[in-house]
Amino acid sequence: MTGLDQVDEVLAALADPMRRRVLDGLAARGEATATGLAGELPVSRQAVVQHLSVLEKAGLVSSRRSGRERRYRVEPQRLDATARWMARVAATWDARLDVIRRLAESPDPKPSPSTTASPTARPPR
Amino acid sequence: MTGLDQVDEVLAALADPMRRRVLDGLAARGEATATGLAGELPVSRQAVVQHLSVLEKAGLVSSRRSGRERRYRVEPQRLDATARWMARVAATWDARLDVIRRLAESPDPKPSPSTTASPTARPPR
DNA sequence: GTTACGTGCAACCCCAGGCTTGCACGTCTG
DNA sequence: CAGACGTGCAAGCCTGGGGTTGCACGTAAC
Repeated sequence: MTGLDQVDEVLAALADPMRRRVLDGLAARGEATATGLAGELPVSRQAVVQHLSVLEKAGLVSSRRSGRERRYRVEPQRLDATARWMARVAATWDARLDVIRRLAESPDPKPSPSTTASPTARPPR
Repeated sequence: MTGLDQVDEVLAALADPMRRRVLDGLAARGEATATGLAGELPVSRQAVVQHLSVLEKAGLVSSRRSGRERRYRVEPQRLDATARWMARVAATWDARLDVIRRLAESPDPKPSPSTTASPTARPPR
């Protein structure tokens, strides 16, 4: 539902520090070109272009041509969606831990053979 | 404030698909060993161990020895914190876009030389 | 004791991807 | 028109890290 491969792309995109710096610069300027951003980054213009390409495929950035230059700007939706996905997963984990703690504290007569394999609820895809 | 390098580690950890599968398995079982998880994954036990190591350094997973085996379990806090960080950034971007839209619609007498370099508010570190 | 199982360490292979350089094309300015 | 600027490919380099295999040690079961 939450586009699981979208999440994949976003996470992969955000994983790179330089890419986050590009995003920072972009968010600060509001709108900028590759060469402009490269001006205050320790890498070549082409590197920035490639990063922006990845970011755009991930939906974190959009671009449009304006004359002989290409303007980029940040795109919050995907990021927000990913944030919500992440919060949901965290909540699932939390619930899972509660179950474990309850089992541990309960005066359980069955010591359970080996693994704590419990065929209970499975987290959403 | 939100541990910027913690965010870095978490994002880097989550970027790998196999690593997310490990987390999935772990969350499903509630608690598991490396060999146990490797049983239902298409990689070797050692691969799983290395992934778990990364995840633990990122604070997404904790472990304790129990006899001759090491039990892992998911740790929601860091993930939740990262989710909140991400939501905050998304909100910042959103605000930034609002400013741009306002500037674009306003009957601006100044055509602004070249770049849309606006020395306004800077997003939090 | 011996056997079996799970772990931890180390060396190694291999490829994705981050970055560079070089060049050609399109667009604005004089 | 010529020149300057920004972009868009393409090829190439090189390191990081995901994966494997092999082995030695500690712990449990027999």
